[in-house]
Amino acid sequence: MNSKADLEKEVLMAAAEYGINSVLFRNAMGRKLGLNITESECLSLLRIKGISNPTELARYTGLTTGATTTMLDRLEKAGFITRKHNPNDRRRVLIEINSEAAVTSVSLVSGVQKAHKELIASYSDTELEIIADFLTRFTQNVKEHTHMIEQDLR
Amino acid sequence: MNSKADLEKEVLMAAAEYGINSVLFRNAMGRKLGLNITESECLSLLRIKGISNPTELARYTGLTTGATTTMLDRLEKAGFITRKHNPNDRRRVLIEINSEAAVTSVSLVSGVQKAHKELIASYSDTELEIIADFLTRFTQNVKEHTHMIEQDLR
DNA sequence: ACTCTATAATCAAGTTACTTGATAATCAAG
DNA sequence: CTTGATTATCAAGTAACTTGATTATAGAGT
Repeated sequence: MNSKADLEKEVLMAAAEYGINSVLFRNAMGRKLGLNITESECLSLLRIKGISNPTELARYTGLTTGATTTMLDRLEKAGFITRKHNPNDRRRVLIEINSEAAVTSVSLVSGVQKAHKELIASYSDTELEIIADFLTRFTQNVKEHTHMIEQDLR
Repeated sequence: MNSKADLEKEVLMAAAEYGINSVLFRNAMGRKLGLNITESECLSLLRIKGISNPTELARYTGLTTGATTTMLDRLEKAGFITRKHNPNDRRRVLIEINSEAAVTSVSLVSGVQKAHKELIASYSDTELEIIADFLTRFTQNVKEHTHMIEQDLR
């Protein structure tokens, strides 16, 4: 018999657990590919977004832009990414994840992605709507508070 | 009008978005507290678990145990954590997050925690059960595949 | 068209944090 | 009570990061 309060706690804990295990997964994969933590984080973002740029990656990894440049040098040399010119703004650089690298790392990711897809497919439309709504709102909270902290930093 | 396939994709994307924004939040908070990335990650785990040990923190941060020792030295010196002896095993050390440090960092976290709790409270029991179930199973996928990758590393 | 300011990425020098391998202490099994 | 495994630490060498300057480009205002 679960009270509402118990359920609420359970959801909060489950969300935290997910965060913890995402980090552990990223670490395991990074170690497998011979990458350090920041390189792993960088590729994590690129695997989701496909394409990015040094500024965004600096923000995501928490590095300075200087450190990001040398990190991207390493990833480029190792064949994980490619730098391309941004045709709309010649100051900017586009960072693409290489398809071969994507294949290697995605082959590690594909297993869990497949499992996720199967899990999701097992829910009804109504349930999926509830889940999507929750995740979106939950993420929105995180976004807003990140913004507040960053504002406060200036 | 959303097809089931669209909904499934939406959930998958929303989960990824949550992961991305958790990282950005952690970075913002770390910068606010004058911590580097690994120190921030360490405190993130301690804020959830309250108490841990060097081995677990090494795994979580992706550091070697050597690097973990010096990182904990820094966090201890800065007053964020305390080392205590494990009474059950004298080789082991317990790492506790300091209440003052918890207060400082929790005051940053408390805002988003409060928002999360309010959000969660706005759902019905039935909805919360669906959400908790989904998050737990989703996390289980991640755990299993982390384990597979780690097995494969030996 | 032409400054001026802002932004993007890079680079070079100095600093910090990490890895590796060794060591000490303790535990648990035989 | 010996042996092998585990936990944390330490010391030396290496790798990655920060800071501040530099180059190139963009966009706004005159």
